[in-house]
Amino acid sequence: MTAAKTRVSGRGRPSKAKGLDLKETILDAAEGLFARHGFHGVTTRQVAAEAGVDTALIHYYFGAKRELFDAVFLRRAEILNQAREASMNAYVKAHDPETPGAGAMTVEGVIEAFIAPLLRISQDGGPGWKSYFALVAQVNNTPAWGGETMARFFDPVVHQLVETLKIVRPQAEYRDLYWCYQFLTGSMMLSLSETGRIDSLSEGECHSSDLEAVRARLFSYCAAGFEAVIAKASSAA
Amino acid sequence: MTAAKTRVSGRGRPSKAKGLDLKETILDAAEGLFARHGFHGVTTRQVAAEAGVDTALIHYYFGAKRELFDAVFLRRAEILNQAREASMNAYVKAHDPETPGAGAMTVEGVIEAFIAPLLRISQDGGPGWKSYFALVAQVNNTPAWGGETMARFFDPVVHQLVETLKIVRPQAEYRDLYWCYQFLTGSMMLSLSETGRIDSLSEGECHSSDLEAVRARLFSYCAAGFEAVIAKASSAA
DNA sequence: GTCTATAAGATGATAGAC
DNA sequence: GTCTATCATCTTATAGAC
Repeated sequence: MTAAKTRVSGRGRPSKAKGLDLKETILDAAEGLFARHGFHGVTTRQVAAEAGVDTALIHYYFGAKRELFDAVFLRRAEILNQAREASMNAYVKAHDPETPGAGAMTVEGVIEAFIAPLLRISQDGGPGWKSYFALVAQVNNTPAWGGETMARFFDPVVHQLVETLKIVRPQAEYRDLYWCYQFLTGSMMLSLSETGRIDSLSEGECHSSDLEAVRARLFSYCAAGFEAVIAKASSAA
Repeated sequence: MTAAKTRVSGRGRPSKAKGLDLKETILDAAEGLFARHGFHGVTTRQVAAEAGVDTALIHYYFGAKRELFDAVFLRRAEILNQAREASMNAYVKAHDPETPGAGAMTVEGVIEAFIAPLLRISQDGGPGWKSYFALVAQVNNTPAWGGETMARFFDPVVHQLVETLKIVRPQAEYRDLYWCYQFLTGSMMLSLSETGRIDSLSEGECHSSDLEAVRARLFSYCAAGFEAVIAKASSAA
C-alpha cells in the first residue's frame, strides 16, 4: 500500500548516493511485513513493492531472504540491549550501598529497570519500533528457530537481570528466578506486541496501544509474582 | 520424517473404510508442522508427506490449505473450552457460600481452576496436545489474523474467568482484571508452548518440558500479581 | 546503483483414471 | 477413496544491460 518515500517511479537517474537511504527503506518495509505476517508469510516481491524498489535490489543489498530477515532483527537488537544494560547499571549504581543516603534495591525496582526502557522506546520510537517488538514477540513464540535466535541476541541482558535479582534476594533459588523470568517475558512481549486482542476482549475498556496502562501495572504485577514464588520456595525448604 | 502409520506405500487396495482414520492422520501431521513452522511455513506437500498420504487427499478432505488449518485449530478448541468451563464451574460450586463448611473462593483458586486443566491436558494428552498448545501460542502472537482467531475460539471462557474474579474481588476494576489477564495469558502460553529457551538460558537448571515446575509456580505468581494490581488501584482511588 | 529479463524450481489446487 | 498427472501461478535468486 505505502509507496516509496520520494520517487514515484524508478525512472531516470537515481537521485544520487541514495544507497544508504534505500537500504533503510527496504529494512523498514521488511520489518513491517515480517512483523505482521512472519518470515514465511512475506515474499521478497512484497517487500520490494512496499519499499518502492525493485526486487533485485533487495538481493543486491542483503543477499538471500533469510539474510534480510537477520538484518532486520539485528538492526534494533543492539540499541535495545544497550538501553537495557544502561538502565540496569544506572539502577544498581543509584542504589550502591557505599553511596550515603542511597536506598536499597528492590525487586520491583530491578524489574522496572529491565522493562521500562522497552516501553519508553516503543512509546517514543515511532512505528518502526512498534513493528520490531511485534516481530520479536513472534520470534519468541516460534519453536523452530525462535529460541535459538532469541538466545543469540538477548541472553546476556537476561542473565544480568537474574544476577541482579539474586543480589536483591540472595536466598532465592536460580531456578525460581528463571521460571519467573519466563513468566515475565511472556507478559512483557505480549504487551509490547499490541495485538489488539485486549481491545475486543474488554469491549473497549482497554486498548493494547495504551502502554501507559501497562507501565502502571506490569512492574508491580511481576514484582509481586517474583516475591510470591521466592517466598513459597523458602517456606517449603 | 515420520512415515504413515500402517501402510508403507500407497499401493494396492486401501485397507477399507480408512477414511476417518486418514482424516485424523492428516490433522495430526498438519498440527505438528503448523505448530513448528506456522501457517505459511508449511506446504500441503509437506503435510501429505508427513501423513504418508497423497497431496490430493488433503484437498479432497479439507479443501483449501486455510480450511485445513482451521480444522486443526477447531479440533481441540472445543475440548479445551469444555474442560476449562467445567473446571471453573466446579471450583465455584465447591465454594458456594450456601454450602455449609465450604471455604471462600480465592484469587489463586480461580486462577488455578482456569489454568490447571491446560497443564493437565498437556501432561497427559500426548504429543498432539503439545503441538496444539505451541500452535495456539503462535497464533496468539500473530497480529494479522491471530487476534481474531483467538477471540473467536476463546473469548467466552476468558469472560467467565474475569466475572468469577470480579465476584471474589468486587472492588476490582474491570480494566485491571483485563490487563492482568493479558499478563497471565502471556506467561501461560509461553510456558505451554515449551520453546526450550529456558533450558539454554538457565544452562540446564530448568526445562521447558517440566510442567510440574510451572504448576508449582505459575498459580501463585499470577495470583500475587493480580492482588498487587488490584490493591494498588484501590489505594490510588 | 538500478533496472529488465529470465532461469529454475516450488506451490496450491484440480481433473480424471482406477 | 485413493492415486497419477498436470496446470497455472508464484517463488527466490541471478545475469547482464544501462
